[in-house]
Parts: sequence; structure tokens; C-alpha cells
Amino acid sequence: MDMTVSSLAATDRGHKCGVLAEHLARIGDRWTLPVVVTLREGPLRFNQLRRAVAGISQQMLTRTLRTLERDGMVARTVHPTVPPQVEYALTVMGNSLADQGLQLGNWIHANLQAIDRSRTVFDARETD
Amino acid sequence: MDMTVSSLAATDRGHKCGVLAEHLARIGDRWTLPVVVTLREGPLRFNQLRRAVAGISQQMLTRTLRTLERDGMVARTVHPTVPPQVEYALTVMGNSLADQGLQLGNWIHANLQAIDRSRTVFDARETD
DNA sequence: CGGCATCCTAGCCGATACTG
DNA sequence: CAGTATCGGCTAGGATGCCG
Repeated sequence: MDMTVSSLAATDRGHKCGVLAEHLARIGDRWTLPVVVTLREGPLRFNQLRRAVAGISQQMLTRTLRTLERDGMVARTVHPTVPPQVEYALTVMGNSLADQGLQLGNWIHANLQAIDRSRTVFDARETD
Repeated sequence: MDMTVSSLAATDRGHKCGVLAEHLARIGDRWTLPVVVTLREGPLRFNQLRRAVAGISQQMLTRTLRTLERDGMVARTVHPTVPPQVEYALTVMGNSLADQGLQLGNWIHANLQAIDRSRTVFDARETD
């Protein structure tokens, strides 16, 4: 049984689909995709990552990385040095997630103009 | 200048990338993708859509559809009958968004097992 | 039937301070 | 350097009730 686009669509119709929605929400949160996409170019240490993502708080980076690690998207490696060094790297699955994120990002980037125009038109009609 | 995956990655590194994050958050919210994917198979009326999505409240369906309409993803057509009928259909751009959603859905579906396993292992280590 | 207004809650997320 | 702990705001989203 192959899992193609059409078969998923059928599932979406018939089922509760709550599981997919749940995971979609996770991926769609504020920082998951930015972090994963940033890690795509190579492993980074905590504060390197913090600087690279630019805007993320230390707290949220920690949380996001924890969740990603739990989900098997990133691998956490502690080097027992002084001071301690912790490296984060994408797993194979994490890398495929990053690909998905980039595709989504590309789609957004490609449609930004159209969306903005549409919003302007819509808002203009509301303001009448 | 072509907008490929690599060029976007570069943008992500250098820029604030706040705009992309903003739109990602929108797409990644609880109902946008489910609604768009459901509409992919054809136009639906409000309550048909409500039943098809299964789990969405009337309020959230209204909000989601409004936003999607504002962003130019769905077209809203009012038939002046009694009782009133309102039909929602995907625009071309909305249809391409649905494709993105399906790809993401397929990715999730393909990796569900692995994610669950990873979580189990992770949680077991924490409980030690 | 389709949709707006209101109230309310959960939890995401940020800021700050502290630890090993 | 790499976290943990705590507090608090904001808002997505659910429940309910009313309108055309």
C-alpha cells in the first residue's frame, strides 16, 4: 500500500486526522523550522545556533532543541571539555524535515507579493 | 535571479527572516492546512466544510476562512437564495498551498512511527 | 444557513535571574 | 558555555448566545 498524496487526502476526509494536525501544529510553531533549517548547513553549538537564528531567546532555543531531540530530529552531543561544549546536528529524519521547511519557505517567498496585494484589496473593501 | 532552495537558505542566515516566520506561523496554525486540503477536492458550502473538517468549531472555521480569503487563498461566493448559500473554493494560489500542505502531511505520515519510537526512547531515559 | 460578538482558558513565548 | 527556574503577557482557540 503506497502512501501517496491522494491516499492521504482520503484519510483526511474520512478520519479525525487529529494526529496529523497535532504534528502540523508542532512543526508550525514559532521556532522549529527556523532552527532546523539553520542546522541544515552543518552542526552548531548552542550559542552559535542562538546567534544564527537571530531573534530566538535562549529559553526558546533550549525548548525547541529539546523537543526536536525528543522527536529524533536532532542529535545532541556533549563534549566533556571545560568549558562544556554541546553540539547539535540534524539526524537523517531532521534533514528531511528541513527540506520540507525549505520548500514551504520557498512557497511563501514565491507568493509573498500576491498575498500582500490580496490583503490590500481585501482591507480596502472592508474600510468602505 | 532565481529563488531556489539554496538562495532561500542564504536569506535565512543573513536576514531577520521575520516575514517568513510570520507567514509560517499563519500556515502552521491549527486549521489553515486542514481546511485548505479539504477544499482541494472541490468547492464546499460552510456547513459542508464544517462537517468535512471534523473537529473545527464554527467560530474557527469562520476565522480561518476569512483569513484565507483575505490572503487570496479561497474565493467566497454568496448565492442570494433563501436560505442563503455561501460557497468556498480554492483559488489557484490556494490550490498550490494545498499541495504544500499535502506534502507536509505526507511527510508527517511517513515519519509518524519513527517519531513515536524516538519519543518513547527519550522519555524512558528521562524517567530513570 | 451562515456568521458575528463575547467571555474564558490553556499554553506559547519572552524576559529575567540563577546554576554547574 | 549551556543550561534550569520562575513569572507574566499575549493570543489562539473553544463554548455560548444572538442576528439576518
